[in-house]
Amino acid sequence: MPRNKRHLEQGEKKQAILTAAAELFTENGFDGTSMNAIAKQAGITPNTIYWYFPGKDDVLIGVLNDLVRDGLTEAMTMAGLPVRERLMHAIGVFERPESLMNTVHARVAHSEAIATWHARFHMMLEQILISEVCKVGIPTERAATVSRLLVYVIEGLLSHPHQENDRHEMIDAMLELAGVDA
Amino acid sequence: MPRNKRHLEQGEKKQAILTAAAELFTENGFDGTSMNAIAKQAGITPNTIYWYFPGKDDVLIGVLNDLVRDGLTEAMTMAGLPVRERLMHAIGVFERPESLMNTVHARVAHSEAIATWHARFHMMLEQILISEVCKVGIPTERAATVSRLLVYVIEGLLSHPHQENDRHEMIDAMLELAGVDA
DNA sequence: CTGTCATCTTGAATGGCATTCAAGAAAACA
DNA sequence: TGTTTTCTTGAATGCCATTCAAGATGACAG
Repeated sequence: MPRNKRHLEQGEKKQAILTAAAELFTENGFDGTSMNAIAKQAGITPNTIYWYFPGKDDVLIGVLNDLVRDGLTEAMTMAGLPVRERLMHAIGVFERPESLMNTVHARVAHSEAIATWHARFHMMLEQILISEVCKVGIPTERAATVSRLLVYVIEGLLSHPHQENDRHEMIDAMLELAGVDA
Repeated sequence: MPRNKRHLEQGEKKQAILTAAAELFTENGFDGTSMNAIAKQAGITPNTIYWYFPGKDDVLIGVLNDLVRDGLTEAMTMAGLPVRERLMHAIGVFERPESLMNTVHARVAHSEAIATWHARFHMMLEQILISEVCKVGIPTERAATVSRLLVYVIEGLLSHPHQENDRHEMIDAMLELAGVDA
């Protein structure tokens, strides 16, 4: 017979920690947020976080997965709109005063967990872009290369603070160069 | 009358520290290198570094400036070669198992010094690319945008471990899309 | 109702880190 | 020779992620 748990909230508390972490990461960045700060925000002690997550990197991964989930969900609801608009919106979801993508890239070399998350993320993003890019009239044999270039441009935008019209300009220019029927 | 210094090596010791730091940053990355390790590599104690540099970020800036200097110097000697080759080589200079560009992006938000270095670096790189890109037949009004896209693609390559033929493929694709006469 | 066991939480370490401080050597100068 | 400036260091300080051993708390078995 299965032994028990506490307040019936196994996953809920985990989510509460992630919510607290997401808020602080967004405000102060990953490096600017201590486990102590996350714990305080969640109303617990830092030790408790380690019962739910192996380490700080894994908290980051949890936050990133929530972000991806939200981004994909919202992208679904925008199914009718053109690629350009959906791209613009997705970048908005991941853009923060303190972009977490920079942290991911900086930590890939130090953390196995972050490295595999990053690899998965790239594959997913590239697959999505390839299919989107084909839909707007880019020949199949070019789609993979164009998608990789797009990934880099998107990450470039996420890595650097920019105005919204810069974002439009860069994405439009890239799509135009790639030969998208505007 | 000017008071004195020691072994006539004011700047030389500074350079020795930078050389030690460059070696370790290249091997283990910025975060993976402690001031203690840099000091040991340079044959001094960590405190001494602080007499020559305000902090660890400033050591990083010193290392980066050396890298830029070397890159520009080598680019000069390749003056006859096509843009593509010079670009490829410049990326090679900045590419490391542990790319420092990721560290720069991650630290821009936390360090004033790194932020201004980063801004200057971008301006310089963009200016160079604009002039290069004009030379190979890209209309002036497009040159700025194409250059910014190129910067992002270059940084994307620097941010991600990749094979040399990936690098060729991405840069060639970008130049071709931009309309460079190959 | 009671003792046991898994689940969850914590106070108090541990070890590493960047950085600072006060004091010490060492060369140049008067 | 003694003072001043330049350089170096041993020994802190304080923050950090992470760990450990012990304490609560609830579910279940008898």
